[in-house]
Amino acid sequence: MAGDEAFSALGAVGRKFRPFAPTHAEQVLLMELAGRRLVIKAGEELAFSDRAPQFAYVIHEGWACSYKQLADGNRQIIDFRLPGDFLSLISLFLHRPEYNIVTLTDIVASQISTAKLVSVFRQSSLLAEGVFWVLSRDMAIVAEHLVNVGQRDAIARTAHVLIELGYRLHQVGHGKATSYECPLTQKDLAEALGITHVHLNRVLRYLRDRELVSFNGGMVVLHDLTALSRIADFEPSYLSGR
Amino acid sequence: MAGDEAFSALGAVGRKFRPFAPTHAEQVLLMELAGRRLVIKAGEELAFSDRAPQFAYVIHEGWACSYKQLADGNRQIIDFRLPGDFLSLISLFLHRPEYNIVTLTDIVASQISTAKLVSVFRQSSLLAEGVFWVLSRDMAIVAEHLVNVGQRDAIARTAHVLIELGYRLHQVGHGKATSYECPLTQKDLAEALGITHVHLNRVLRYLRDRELVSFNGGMVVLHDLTALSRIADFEPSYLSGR
DNA sequence: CGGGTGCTTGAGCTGTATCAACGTCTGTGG
DNA sequence: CCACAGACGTTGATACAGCTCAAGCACCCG
Repeated sequence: MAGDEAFSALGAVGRKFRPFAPTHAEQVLLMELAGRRLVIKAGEELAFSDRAPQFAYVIHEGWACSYKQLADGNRQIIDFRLPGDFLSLISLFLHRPEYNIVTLTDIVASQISTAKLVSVFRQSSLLAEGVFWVLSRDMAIVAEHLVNVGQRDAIARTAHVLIELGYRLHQVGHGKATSYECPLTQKDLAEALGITHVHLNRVLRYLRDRELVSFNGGMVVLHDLTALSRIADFEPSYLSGR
Repeated sequence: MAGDEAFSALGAVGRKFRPFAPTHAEQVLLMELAGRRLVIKAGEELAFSDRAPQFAYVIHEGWACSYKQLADGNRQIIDFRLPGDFLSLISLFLHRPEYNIVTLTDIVASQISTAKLVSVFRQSSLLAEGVFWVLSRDMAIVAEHLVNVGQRDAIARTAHVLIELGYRLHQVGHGKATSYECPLTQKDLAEALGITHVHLNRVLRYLRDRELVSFNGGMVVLHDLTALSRIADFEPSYLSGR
């Protein structure tokens, strides 16, 4: 039922977990965890602050984001979640919906119950380590976003996330590091960067005028990755695979 | 050797892990993990970007912080690490020193090797869950810092961290939620908030003038927690125990 | 007593926010 | 097929939060 062939059908998830599922047994477990797919429409709230979390998810296709809503109506996007990424993992362990999650496109995902996850842990400490690794990497990403927002100006910040997204997508086999489809609106991106969408618009014009980046019609192109990486002080070690 | 009595000697760590170590067996394991204490002097770098991480630590006494150094000389403090908190956990799983850690005071801590940690996991899935929980909570804290820096102005930001620190210290039995010893310099705090120490100084004066906070001689006093919580839009659910 | 570290304050500048308006595209119903 | 609404992007004018640079102060420790 589930062999190497089926495993490789896991796509982005398989790519991410390969180091933690070297044997057939582990691949079967992983298939059980993430084999069953469902489609979720764009704009769905998968976790919301007042509901206890039942499930985590793994994304096979599409984009989502985690965010926190503030009392004054503003929101901060914590991270964009891409194919291969988990959703809601930490809420599962905290037994509390720590932040909201909304899909940005239609997505294909697998729903993961706590029970199933725990049972997988018991059966394979290697896969448990894999989940630890995923959580740690997500943490490193959020920490880098904090550095970005805390220390860099709007231009560097913008460049940094755009490079990061290309890098991460490329890692899971989507697009090239220097050009990728991107469903984000300027408002979304601004909310991740902690700047207003008006100002982001000017920043994007600046980057476009200097032929560094184009962000247009759902497509991001990084025309000069070297120059951009310098501007953004981008250092990819926090993203590298296990 | 290690019983309830010894367990309760674990102090901050014991308090945090109580839900994950209900039986004698688990308490013994936890003692093995965190029983052996060592003292580390203030200002020591425990993890540095160019060294592979060998150990994680749990703090019994004292403060540390995790931070990232930028090329331009600035640094962003990711989180202050207090008694009961782990250091370097994610670096252990990433097999890479993801960010730097430095002690802010002399600390008492236990060193934890990967091997020991893995062996504990195998012996108690409840304790493994506990470590998952710790990691998730740390993640929630960093995410909240991102929200803080991304969306709130300097005054709200400052109030928010000062409340958070009081809350966290109180949770592990240090000081009261509204007053605690705090070894941070204004520069440290500013680096966590993503503002300059000059500006932080003015913010602190503002808060002092309105008799909301005093930050002085290593002592923080929150004179009006209600007003502060309103200013900071502080909502403690991200810190609540398991 | 001298030098270092941290705190405080002032003056002027700049990056980003705010407010407001207009343009463009897409989908929808008459 | 046109009219319209709504979402998204663009641009300008103005305001202000926070930064930079610079100097002086207070304290502690050797």
